[in-house]
Order: sequence, then structure tokens, then C-alpha cells
Amino acid sequence: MDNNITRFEELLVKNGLKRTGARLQVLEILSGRDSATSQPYLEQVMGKVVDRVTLYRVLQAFEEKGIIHKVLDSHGTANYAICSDGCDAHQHHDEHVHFDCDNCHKIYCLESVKIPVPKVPSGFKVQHLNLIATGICSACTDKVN
Amino acid sequence: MDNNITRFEELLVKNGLKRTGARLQVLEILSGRDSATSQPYLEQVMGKVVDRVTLYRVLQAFEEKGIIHKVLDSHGTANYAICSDGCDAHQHHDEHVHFDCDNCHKIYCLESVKIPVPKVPSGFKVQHLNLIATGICSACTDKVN
DNA sequence: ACATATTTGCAACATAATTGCAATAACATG
DNA sequence: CATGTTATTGCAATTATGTTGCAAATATGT
Repeated sequence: MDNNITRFEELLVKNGLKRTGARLQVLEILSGRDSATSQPYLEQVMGKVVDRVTLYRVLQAFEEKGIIHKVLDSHGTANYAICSDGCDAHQHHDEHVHFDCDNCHKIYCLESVKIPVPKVPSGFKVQHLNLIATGICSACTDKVN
Repeated sequence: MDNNITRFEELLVKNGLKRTGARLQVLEILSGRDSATSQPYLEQVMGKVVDRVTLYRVLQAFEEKGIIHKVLDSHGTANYAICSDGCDAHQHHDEHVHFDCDNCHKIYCLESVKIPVPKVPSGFKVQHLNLIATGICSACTDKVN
């Protein structure tokens, strides 16, 4: 689907970023996966073509612009997923639940599942919520049966 | 309150750990704070007396025994807090909400706030929940006013 | 006081992240 | 489509963070 390419180019231009190989490649990889992608994985896949430092900077730029969002797994490793529409440099709207599968270690963005707002003690002002559920994902549950 | 000392000693013995200086010091520091304590902070405070490696191992042992639990903040930095009763080597019961203050960067264990269970898509089996709220804590809200 | 097993500190190593800078590539402009 | 400007990249060096093996020191039961 080469349609993606122009779509990604637009996304970059819209955010004032130049259309470079490294950036397009990151967007392609992330969009081609059904779950969040870890930095180590990206490094492994792109490592021969793109410098590690460049990858750091691309991901940082994307996150700042609201193109992708970062999810830390239980080991503190960064995973990235493309933001659904509605994010920009000023605001991230990624307040959906993330699901970290114990079996296949994929991290799913459950876009449809909003984080239930907890009742915090008075005085505390919640600005942002981050919920990671761990367990067994749908695909792994199927495999076992 | 020197009562703490014997309390901590009991805690160590109960878990088959020897009563050493490093361990007692960690317990004292953690129990003397109203929020979770970051590893870098512990290292800074204890660094002159206790080796960095020892600190890692003490924290790891405590976590395995269910004496403390680890909370990763938004930067992936480890923070530790003493578990409320009911945790042991086999089971952690720390499914309360954590609150990460944007202003003072303290991480509070809101022991009284259980994590609301989200409705995940069918096929997904949730085993554990981890919710970190960020915002402004009670103490910082007061300061501003 | 002594024997034993645990714990610690040290040194070395391994991994991950950051910075400065020069070379390169993107792209607006003429 | 050549060219100047600015953003981007790669490299090397540095810093930070986490891990391992082992010998010395320490806690604790007897």
C-alpha cells in the first residue's frame, strides 16, 4: 500500500519535519504492527541502516510532535505506537489502556478502552492517567486452546 | 522511635534475611518518608556508607520477599515503597493507585484507592493492573494557595 | 568462641543514553 | 535546476545505569 508513503510525508510536513529516510522508515514499521514497538526492536531492525543516535532523536521528535506515544513496559523499556488522530505537539490524547502480554510480550493499545478515573483523595489534582494491564492477550489465549 | 528497629529486625528475620546495616538503613529511610523513594535518591543518601551494588541487591531481595514494591515513574526510574501488610514472597498486593506529582516529583502510594478494573476486549485476560496518575499533589496544591 | 552460610565491597564488564561537532541531505528560493 | 540555508545524520567520546564473579567480612546458630 504505497498510499502510506504520501500519508506519512504529509504527516511529517504538517509537523515541520523534513521527509527523511529514517523518519519514514520508523513510521512504516510502527504502522505495520498491531502493537507497540520496543526501541530495542527498532534498533535491531533499522540498526544496519540508521544510527542508534538518530533513532533516539527521531523517536524523541515524533513524541514531542504528538505523532507517536511512548509506553514503558514493566522493565522500563520504551515502546512506541502511532497516536490516533487528535494528538499534537501540545496535547497527547493517548489515555487508553495498554495491555502487556506476559506470554508474547506484545504491548497492545486498547484504543477503545478508556481508563476509568479513580477517586483520589481531596487535594490531589489528576492531570493524566496511565494504566497498564498485564495478562494474556487474545492471540495467546487462542493458541493455548 | 527506636521501636522501629526491632520491628524491622523482625521483618528481616521473618523473611530469612540477616539483620545487616544496609538493610536496616534502607528500611529506615523508606519508612521515614511519606512517598516512594527513588533508587538514585537512596544511592545518594547511602552512597558513602553502602556500595551501589549492595543497594541493588538489598532492594532486589526486599522486592522478592514482598517487603517493598517497585514503582516506575514516567522516566522509567525505579521508586520503592514499603508494602502494606499482606504481601509476601508469593504475592504482591500493591494494586493501589500511584500518584506522581508533576511539581515535587514525589510518588505517593494511595493505599486507599483501588485501581478500577477496565473492561477489556474479550479474549484478553487481565492478571495485574498498574495505574499511575500524574498531576499536582495535595501538598503542592496547598502551597500555591 | 567457632563453624557455616550469607552478605558485602571491589573491580571488571556490559548495556543504555547523551552530547558535540563535522559532514551530509532536504528544500525554499531565485 | 543550481545554490544557500537550515535541519538532520553519523561518528566518536562521554556519562549513566545495571550486572557478574569472587574474595573478604559479617551475622548467627551451636
